[in-house]
Amino acid sequence: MTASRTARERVRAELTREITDIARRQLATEGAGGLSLRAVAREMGMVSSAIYRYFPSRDDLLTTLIIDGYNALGEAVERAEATCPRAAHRQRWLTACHAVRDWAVAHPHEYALIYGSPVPGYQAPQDTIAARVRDVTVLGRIIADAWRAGALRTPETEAPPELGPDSANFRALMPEVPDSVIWLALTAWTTLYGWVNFEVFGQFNNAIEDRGTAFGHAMGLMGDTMGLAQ
Amino acid sequence: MTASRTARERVRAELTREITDIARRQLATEGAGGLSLRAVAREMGMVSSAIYRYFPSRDDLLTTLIIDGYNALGEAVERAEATCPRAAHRQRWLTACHAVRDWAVAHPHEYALIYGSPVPGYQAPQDTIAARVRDVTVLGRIIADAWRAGALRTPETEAPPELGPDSANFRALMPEVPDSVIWLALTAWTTLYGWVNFEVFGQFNNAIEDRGTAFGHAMGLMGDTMGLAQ
DNA sequence: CAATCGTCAAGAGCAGTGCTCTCGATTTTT
DNA sequence: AAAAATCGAGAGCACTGCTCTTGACGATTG
Repeated sequence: MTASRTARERVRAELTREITDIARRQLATEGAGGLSLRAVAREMGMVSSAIYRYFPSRDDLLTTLIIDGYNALGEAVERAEATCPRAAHRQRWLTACHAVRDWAVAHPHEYALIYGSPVPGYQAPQDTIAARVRDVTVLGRIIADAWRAGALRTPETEAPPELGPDSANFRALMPEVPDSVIWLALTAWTTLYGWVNFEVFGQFNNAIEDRGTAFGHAMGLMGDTMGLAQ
Repeated sequence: MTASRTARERVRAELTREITDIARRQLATEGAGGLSLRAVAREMGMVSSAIYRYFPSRDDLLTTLIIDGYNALGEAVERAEATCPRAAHRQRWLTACHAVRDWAVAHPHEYALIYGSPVPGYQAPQDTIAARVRDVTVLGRIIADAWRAGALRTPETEAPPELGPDSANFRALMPEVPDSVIWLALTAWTTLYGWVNFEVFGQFNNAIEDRGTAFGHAMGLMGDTMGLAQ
């Protein structure tokens, strides 16, 4: 059923794909704000108004790119982590971290789109939430597995009881894990993306050169903090 | 010498200030991408081209706003931290962290300007680097003071020797502090801004409600990791 | 098979943007 | 008082997202 619909539908799907491809290339060179429907149309040899047959607005095109970005990042993390032995929790953590960083460095503008400052005037629709949790799902599973295997330590500081309801929001990601460990994991998660933000957004320029090594060391420190045993 | 120059220079200084004020207000409501020279001019009752007498381009206006933002954030952190007893290193750390977060939450668009994804096509000039280190200077001083006072522990994991040159870049901020502690402090610093990024950019929506408590707990955990005693 | 209906690209046009240039008027300097 | 520097206004250029209309093509049904 996927092979042949009418010729019209096939060319429509093809053109839609071509638009997103060109838009993604433009995004990579110009950034989100520089994404221009007219430029996409120009590159396709179409007139600008024709694009609106395929995407009702610039924001809709952006939304597609955002969802694609979430999926690309999530898939990269999933694939990388899948190569690790299940019991090697620390290796899984470090591998997943590096996968996030590698993808972000390779696709800085797409990363900025999904983890950077929100595009002004653009409100991400609900369609994105399904794709946007793929990466954190992997990270959560690593923590949950490590906890079950007794490969995590309990932090000395208990989580404040007021955070109980918020802790519950993450229990789906990390079942059976106690609150104190959840918040430590969230802190490590924050460190991961904080670092990648800093690196991708240029905050490390003229400050840190050997960024791969530094990143690995920092993620290792957070692994130590969680007591993540090999 | 500052009171009276020519009348022309005084009105010029006043108009320049009025432009930046209006631009800052517009930035707060519309975001960086929505900052429009024509709208500023309109609000001032001027014609758009007249703005260019004061700022040669939109990017130059943005640059002043960025420098102002760095200074405002830096000053907020400095003032908050200055109220703490010098010997209360942990309190100083937590206070400084909260100052960063409070300022960012109160001025989300200005924060996005200085710590978010870079504005497309805009390259921050060298003028900004003087103001942009004020906040991290405070944080570095806290770490350095704590280390001198013996209020920090040395992490079990040594920093990789390849990071020696990069460590040296931070020695000005944290003199006498050994490399392993420097990288732990940098990790904590990353956690701080990673968290604020997540919160300001909406990543915690529908996930964490009691964000002040959660933030304080996370920063406390990083204090624990550094062994930051009372 | 032929007529109709839906889809499509094209073009003109609107309101907005950053930015440049010229032209008088005003103010400062000589 | 004359010369020079500065300034606001206006027109205009190239660009943007987006809308509406027009005419042609393809698919579907009578």
